[in-house]
Amino acid sequence: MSEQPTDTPRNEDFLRLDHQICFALNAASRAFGGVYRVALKDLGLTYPQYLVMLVLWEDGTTPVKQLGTRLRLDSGTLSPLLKRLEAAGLIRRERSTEDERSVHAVLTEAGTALRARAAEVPRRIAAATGCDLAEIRDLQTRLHRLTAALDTAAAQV
Amino acid sequence: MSEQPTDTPRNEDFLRLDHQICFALNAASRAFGGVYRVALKDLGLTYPQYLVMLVLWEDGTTPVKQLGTRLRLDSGTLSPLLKRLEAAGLIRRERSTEDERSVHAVLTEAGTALRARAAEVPRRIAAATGCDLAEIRDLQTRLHRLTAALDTAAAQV
DNA sequence: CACAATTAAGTTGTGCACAACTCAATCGCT
DNA sequence: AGCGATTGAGTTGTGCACAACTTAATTGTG
Repeated sequence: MSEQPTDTPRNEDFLRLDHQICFALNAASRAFGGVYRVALKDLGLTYPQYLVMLVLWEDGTTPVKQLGTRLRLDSGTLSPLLKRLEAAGLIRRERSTEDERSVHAVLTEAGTALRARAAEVPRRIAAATGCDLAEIRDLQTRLHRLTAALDTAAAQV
Repeated sequence: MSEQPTDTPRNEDFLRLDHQICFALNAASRAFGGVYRVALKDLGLTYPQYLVMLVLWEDGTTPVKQLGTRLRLDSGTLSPLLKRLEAAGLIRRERSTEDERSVHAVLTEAGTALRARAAEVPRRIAAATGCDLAEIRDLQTRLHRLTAALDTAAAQV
């Protein structure tokens, strides 16, 4: 009978907003959005666009499919986003010659050059969190575990 | 591209995708979205709509302004969302008599009744996370601290 | 009292997230 | 080889997030 020592595990209690982990997560994610919006304004990037650029700077030319895997996004989100990056002159989209279904995102000169200007962004963000590196790393580990668990659960439905 | 001479901490390292706490957070938040989408489908609610209902079930009739404070959302998000909840017959919007600028969200019969059916949602979500209560609570504390720090930093810009 | 400043909702426009769908290229199997 | 199934992008439609703006009600101050 001592499964949940101090908590009354009634459904009622679980419905309280401030008990919802998802809300804390969602709020934190949007708070990050606000800080990034400021930090990325000079670069002319939104936060999801910045994520795509991170992958390209790190891995170079990348198929859309792989961007999706890496960023957990589907073509419905990526297609228009990549068009905007292309319109901004940061990438080109090139259809693969080996597999004509596949499209590769390729950095342009301007896209490659932007990396230098983006270099200071992470430090500014880190400063805004007010957390030390260990705290951040720990949080990341927990979040990865959580995401994996949630994806598994969703897939089982 | 061969201009990294030292092994001292470089901005370069901070640019790696898997070092970005914001990405882990964003991914976890969207993973939650997927699980909620399934759990809330029967209720005909989206996740943000569910959050509004949580506040109303907890606090009763609530001004739009206060919903915004509670959920960290502005009128640009809430106005159309509340219209959809009203169209679904779950709430009414009533202009305050004391202050005619203010609009209150009021639960209808159907909106109140929905609470019983929502009662099992949190348990299903908790199960999907695979975390115990202590882990969740700890994560929440960290996220609140993080959100507060980010909001402060954003306000200072 | 008068009236400028503030406040609460709502509107408009842009971009992201995702479901559901189409279409063409490729794969797998007989 | 033939052909149905699968795969990768893209499109369409809905809803959320948020900036920038409008409108109307209220407040504060001279």
